[in-house]
Amino acid sequence: MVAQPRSAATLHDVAREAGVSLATASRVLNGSVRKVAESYRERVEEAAARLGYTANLSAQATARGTSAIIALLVADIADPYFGQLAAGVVRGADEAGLVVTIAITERDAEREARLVRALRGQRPQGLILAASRNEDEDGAGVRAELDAFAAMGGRVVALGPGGGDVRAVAVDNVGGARALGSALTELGYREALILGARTGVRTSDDRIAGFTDGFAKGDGRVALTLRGGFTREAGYSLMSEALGRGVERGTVVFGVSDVVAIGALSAIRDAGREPGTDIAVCGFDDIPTSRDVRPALTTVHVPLEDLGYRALRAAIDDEWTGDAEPLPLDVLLRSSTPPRT
Amino acid sequence: MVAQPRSAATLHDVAREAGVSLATASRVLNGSVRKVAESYRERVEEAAARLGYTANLSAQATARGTSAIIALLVADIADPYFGQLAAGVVRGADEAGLVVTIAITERDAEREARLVRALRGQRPQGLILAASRNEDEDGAGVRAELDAFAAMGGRVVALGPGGGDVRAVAVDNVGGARALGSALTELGYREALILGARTGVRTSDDRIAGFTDGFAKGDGRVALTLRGGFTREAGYSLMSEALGRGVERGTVVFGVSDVVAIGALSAIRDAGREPGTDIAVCGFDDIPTSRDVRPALTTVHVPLEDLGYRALRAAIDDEWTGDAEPLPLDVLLRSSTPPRT
DNA sequence: CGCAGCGAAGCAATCGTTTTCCGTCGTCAT
DNA sequence: ATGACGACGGAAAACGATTGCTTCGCTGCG
Repeated sequence: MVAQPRSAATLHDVAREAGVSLATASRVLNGSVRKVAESYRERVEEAAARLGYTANLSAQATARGTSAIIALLVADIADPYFGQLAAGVVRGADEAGLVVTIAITERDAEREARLVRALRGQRPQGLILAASRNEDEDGAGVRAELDAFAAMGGRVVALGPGGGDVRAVAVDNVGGARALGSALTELGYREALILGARTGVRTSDDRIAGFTDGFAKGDGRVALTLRGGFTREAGYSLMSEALGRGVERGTVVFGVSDVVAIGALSAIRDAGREPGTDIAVCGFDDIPTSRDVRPALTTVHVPLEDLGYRALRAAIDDEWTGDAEPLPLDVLLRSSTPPRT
Repeated sequence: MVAQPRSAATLHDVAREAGVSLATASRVLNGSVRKVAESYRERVEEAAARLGYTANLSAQATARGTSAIIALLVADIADPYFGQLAAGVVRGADEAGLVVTIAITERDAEREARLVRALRGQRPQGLILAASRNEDEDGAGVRAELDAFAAMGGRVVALGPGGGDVRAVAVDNVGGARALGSALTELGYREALILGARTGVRTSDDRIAGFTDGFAKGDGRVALTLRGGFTREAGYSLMSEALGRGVERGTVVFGVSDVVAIGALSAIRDAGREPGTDIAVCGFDDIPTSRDVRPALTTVHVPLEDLGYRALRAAIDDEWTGDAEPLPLDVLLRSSTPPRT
């Protein structure tokens, strides 16, 4: 238990201490099919324990030519959406004996490309992209890096649309939003205001399209669609802008994510209006906070933790037969959209 | 740009392609003090670009004997407290060109010890412990692993009390809670109920002690202290239990974290009582949600992102002269604790 | 008693980089 | 013309592991 300063015990040390060869020590300590005699095994294990040996993962990775790493790319880890997702990924990785490294894109495509490239250096087994990507051309750099990654033998999993070498784990944003839209017309709403992210952000576009469709089917009318981002601040300022232009009593505001909707809620209150009865609000994702705000937020439940877990499985399972259909989503009606009589 | 299947370009490939030696290629591509002639440098860089070369970080790590990794240990990444903290850590790591690997302890000491050991295999430059540790003996396993880690030359940073080889980044939980307690007595509260985590969890103990002290100084009385955990569920069930036993109108409930307080808020409402005017509630941390619940939660602001950033700096700065004093904290009075007249 | 057969230990090559050391070459002062 | 010296390219030895192949010792059969 004497700690030699400045450096860890190596396999070599263990082998010497146990009086066996490097090869034998390796086979005992780090999984191998080959059997080694019980007496040797014991000696090696004791030596390892005595020296506090832990295999050097980097060295293992170079020797084996493959690492035990999964890389996760999210837009912002402080956002509860990504937090829950990450929790699922980490849980799965843990089960599989893998380690997760995390990087944040700050929703910047160029930065994302840089990060993918840097992450590539780790030669991870898989790369999970949770940062909502754009469809337009500024995603080209990312696409190229992704291809390079896949060509190297890495697995790429995207939340949302896949394509090419990319495995996709998708949720039915369109369907969920459509169901939400039509549920609202059933509650009596006829006038809607949508707070979305920039055009080209797939998740946002899908939710907007679905909502618009479902709402129109029930004779509702989307009066206005404002574009900002996925943050609380965007929700707040977009809503303030709308309020400035005038928002009729009885309108329902659809925030493209709960975080956005909560920003809107706050703006409505700050403008002296009443969220719920006066101006209704609904979101998407069902983050924990959505239950706790008042009025409680009507939203569409997305099983984020589970989604993260699936993404991880998609990244490591050899035979993976994607989910045929995107995961269906359930509408949760709460008091932020009271029935309109 | 032809992608050789199944394997990435190595430095060797680049060197051959450029017609120079391995050594030269290495010097050009991966930081080195030694100069190489401009003509060579260009050839190598072109070759690298053509082959899409990215250094193999594992191999670099074995060769250099040091990795570019920071390991982060949190209790639960889906918890906004840890999410914000992680954001700060990742931001700092990014600035320093490091990669963050994350592991979650699920608040289980044995698991934590196992994780530290596993993380040790990565030979990270630093290990940041954000999972609130216990003081009692079940932390012994962790302590031993930590020592082994430090003996290896790794930097260990703990949020909260340090000790030994462990660098500490501390916030003034006691002072903040004391200020909160006394602010509440100034608002007219005289009767308090505390919802804490298990005894031995330092953060919780400190906050409870501080609050009790501050509240008592203003002639307040802590009627009851209940122990559970740091989760919303714990807050909810503890509060329900208290309500079952009877809670006087005008009592203030102190949840040892915002998440706990929000659980309590919910329990109060579900029991048909009115949070705020009837039973006041306050928390600690100032997570974003605390602004958005109604009534808005009185709390103590903890600069979590900043704290994560500091922890990272502590992990990588060579000369680090700890903060002499724990970071002072500010009380935020909001409507969940209206003045009592 | 000899030898085939087999199970297991160990030698040595290998993984992709870094880094030390050596040797060459050009420059400049004498 | 010569020699000292500074730059800089390249060969080769690490780094800490894994793994294919050789070797060795033993058992059992003829």
